[in-house]
Amino acid sequence: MKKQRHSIKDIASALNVSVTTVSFIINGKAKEKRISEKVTKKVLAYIDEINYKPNQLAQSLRTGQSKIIVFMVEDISNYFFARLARIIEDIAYEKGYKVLFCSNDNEDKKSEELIALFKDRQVDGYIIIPSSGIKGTIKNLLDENIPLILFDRYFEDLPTNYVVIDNEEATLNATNHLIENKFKNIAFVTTDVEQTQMLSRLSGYKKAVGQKQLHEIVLKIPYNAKPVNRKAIIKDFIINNPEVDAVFFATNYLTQDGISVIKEGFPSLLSKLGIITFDDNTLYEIFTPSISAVAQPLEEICGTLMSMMLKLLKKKEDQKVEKVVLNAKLLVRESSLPK
Amino acid sequence: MKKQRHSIKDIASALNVSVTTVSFIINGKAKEKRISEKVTKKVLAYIDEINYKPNQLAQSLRTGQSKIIVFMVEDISNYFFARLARIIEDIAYEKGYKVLFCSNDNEDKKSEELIALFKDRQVDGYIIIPSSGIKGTIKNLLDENIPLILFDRYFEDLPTNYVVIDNEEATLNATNHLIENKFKNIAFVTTDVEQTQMLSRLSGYKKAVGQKQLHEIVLKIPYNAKPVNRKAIIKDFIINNPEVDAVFFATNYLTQDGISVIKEGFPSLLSKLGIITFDDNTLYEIFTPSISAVAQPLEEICGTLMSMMLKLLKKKEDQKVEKVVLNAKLLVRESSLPK
DNA sequence: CTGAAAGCGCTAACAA
DNA sequence: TTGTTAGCGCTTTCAG
Repeated sequence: MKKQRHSIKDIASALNVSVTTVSFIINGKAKEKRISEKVTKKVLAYIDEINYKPNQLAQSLRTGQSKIIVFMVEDISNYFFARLARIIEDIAYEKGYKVLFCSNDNEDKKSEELIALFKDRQVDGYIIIPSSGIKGTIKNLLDENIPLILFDRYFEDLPTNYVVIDNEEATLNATNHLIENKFKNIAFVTTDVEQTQMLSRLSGYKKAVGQKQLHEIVLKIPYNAKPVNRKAIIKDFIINNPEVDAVFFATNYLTQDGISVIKEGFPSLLSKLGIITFDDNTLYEIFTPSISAVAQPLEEICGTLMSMMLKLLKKKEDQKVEKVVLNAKLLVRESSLPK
Repeated sequence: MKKQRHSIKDIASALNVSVTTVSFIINGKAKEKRISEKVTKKVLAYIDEINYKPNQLAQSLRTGQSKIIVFMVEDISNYFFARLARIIEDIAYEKGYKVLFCSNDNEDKKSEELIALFKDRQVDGYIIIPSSGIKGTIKNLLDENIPLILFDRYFEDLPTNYVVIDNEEATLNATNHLIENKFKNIAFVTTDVEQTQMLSRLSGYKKAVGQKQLHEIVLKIPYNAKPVNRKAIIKDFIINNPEVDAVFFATNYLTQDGISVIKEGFPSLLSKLGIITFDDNTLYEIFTPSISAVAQPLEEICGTLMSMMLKLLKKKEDQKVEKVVLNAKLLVRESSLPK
């Protein structure tokens, strides 16, 4: 009762036709190659009967197409990336592609190793959140004309396809929202990495407070600091800046650190401070207070990424570079209301 | 400046040796096949020089090994699964395997489609959280002697490798913890699906309350209910069971629904009710109150899964079925302390 | 110790 | 309209 794999040759010999005929029929080229209806039907019926499935591997070897795309993010266990991954997965499978997910931890070395690994595997396309130092590797992919889309951030001076959100606009709006709600001393907690998206977020904040002539109160936390250290830094910051009445966390893990510090060290602040975070999480909705968040349009991002990718996958030539900028949405919850 | 792919043949002809020799050397069989040191070195040096990487696809076609394993969960965007995925990813890549993640939404049809898809791709092994109706499909894989490990849940009467946690023990302990903290009317909110893990959780709860002669107060929510409906059901439940002083949520999305309902409809309850949830989330720690949780040992689960998988991948014959049961850990936080 | 050659399953140019 | 055949790049048996 072992299920045995059938090959195209088996089919051909069983039906007394040639493998070519079978191959054409399987690949839907029956019409084009003008194979008789009768033969086509016979072959199709037989294929169905024995439940034949072409060996993808052989197909890939022959065509050079693996029907696999890579989706590389910082950390797949991070809520934001996991959500994206799920949506990408659904679209890809529907289109006959499989997705290899991987995490680069925002490290150049890891990113490069992973990309090298995938190149040996003839992956068809890459959707990547680049770590900051892999411009060279990305450029190589580009030079080799491999379908590639960056997202979340990109390299200013490299003509790549990318999908990002308007980070500056998003923080500008969110900061203005805080200002409208009468917060006067709004702190902005971010990291010290020079990633385009983080820089834009910072500049949106600066623009907003600048326009209203408020103080800039910025805390840059070293990217490589461990959670404990990050928390210590935030704690000091709170102690040293008692005038702060609202905090804008520029990315989700900083929000976690921040709330944790406040909860442990200054519990009364939790209801007094204005809080906004970048990137939503379903749990923020049921926090006490519920946390206002700048939410990236996940579906839209993934939809755009995949439709661009599929386009790239189709015709390899004369592609124009596409740069897409989407808008984030401010979800106003309790934490940013006037106190 | 195009990077061209080198083949084993190129190497052979460039060095005036045969492809066989090169192949043997590449595969570390130089010694075994007693190829001269000199040739070996020469080949190795050249390979290094041109940065040759074997074509995995061709290798796979020939050997039947794709070096890819499948990791199928309910929903990769779910915190628990995303965390697992990340750990699995790290181990797999280190061992030279790549991981295809996918989500079956706990649907049989989807699971079956996915498995069929992967079989055409000669995936080397499967790590699966099975949806309840795919026993047949799983059995097929088993019959074909394909490396397979189930986890989170399994089929009682199918001799498969699996890794699960002791769900009954975990809820028993956690319920006892509530009882020790003087909660008298502990409700257990679960789903109506007959999955082994959910049933065990329920029975652990029942055992605990039974031993102390407390009332069983169980709410089973239809698995397919939409969030809105789940919330409505929970709301009714709270209204109709005013005596309840503690709630044990059997899985993480129910916790979210539950807290959401409490927050919206009965905010004062949030600090009065004892709460425990199954499956941890980093954010529970910074909730107000922080939420006590039964945490599954993620690292241990993944470590076990992968070491079992690697063992299966190595020697295909005479494998004993391995059943591993690990222990969960109760993380006591504010929500389950005496009120 | 090394090489020739078959063949994994499929596609597609070329023949018939 | 259909068949023959040459590979894709690699592994491995068998023969030197």
